[in-house]
Amino acid sequence: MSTEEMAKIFKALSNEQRLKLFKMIYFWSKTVSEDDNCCNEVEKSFTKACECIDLSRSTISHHFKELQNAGLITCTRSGQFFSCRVNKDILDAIKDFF
Amino acid sequence: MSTEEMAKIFKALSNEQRLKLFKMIYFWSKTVSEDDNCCNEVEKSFTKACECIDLSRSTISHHFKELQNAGLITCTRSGQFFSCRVNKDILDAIKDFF
DNA sequence: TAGATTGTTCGAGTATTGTAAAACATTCAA
DNA sequence: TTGAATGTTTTACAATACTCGAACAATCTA
Repeated sequence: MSTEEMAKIFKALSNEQRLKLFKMIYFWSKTVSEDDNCCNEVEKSFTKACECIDLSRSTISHHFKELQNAGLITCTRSGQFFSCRVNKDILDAIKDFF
Repeated sequence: MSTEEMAKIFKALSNEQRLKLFKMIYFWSKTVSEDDNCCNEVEKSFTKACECIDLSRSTISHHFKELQNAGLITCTRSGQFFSCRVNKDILDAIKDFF
């Protein structure tokens, strides 16, 4: 992976709020069957994410797009809601880098 | 490591030029006895780094400080020059995160 | 169908960051 | 000791980034 791409990924994770969102998605995918907490709710609606993170909907939307542009997550809409997945390939690439 | 600290590290690596510097230091420490190239020169003088990276001395100085503040590297001055080391503990912490 | 809810886009304001030049302090070498 | 080279700090400016509110589009439900 080029230095440019790498920097782009780090930039996506450099904002604390955005990193929180990323962690939500990441840990959600590891704890699917747990109680109805923030992490689980994120899959259904990021208005819930707003409640956890205290940012406006438009800002959350923007952060999600940044994470997608960096290739860290992929989101698919289903009706009103949507769901996200962490892109494991990228995580492996980062691990390899370090 | 807290989300805040993590974000700080990613921020330090989010700038392409700074990431290049970091890689110089990182790879330099792995290839000590190679030819007299950019990577090796960095240990001796970051004016050499300027030649490789095409930034002013003051900017390079600033970037080095950012990398230090994030805890990614530690630098020690010896006379006019200085030398840097990558902080392996932090790298391991990042790996653990992913 | 209406109204409520959700995500998106746009515009604007504020804050942060990246960069260089200039002036400076330190160190080395002639 | 003087001059050259190096790294630091300060200042300033341009470019980015973060955030929100408002207006919008799509979807669900009563």
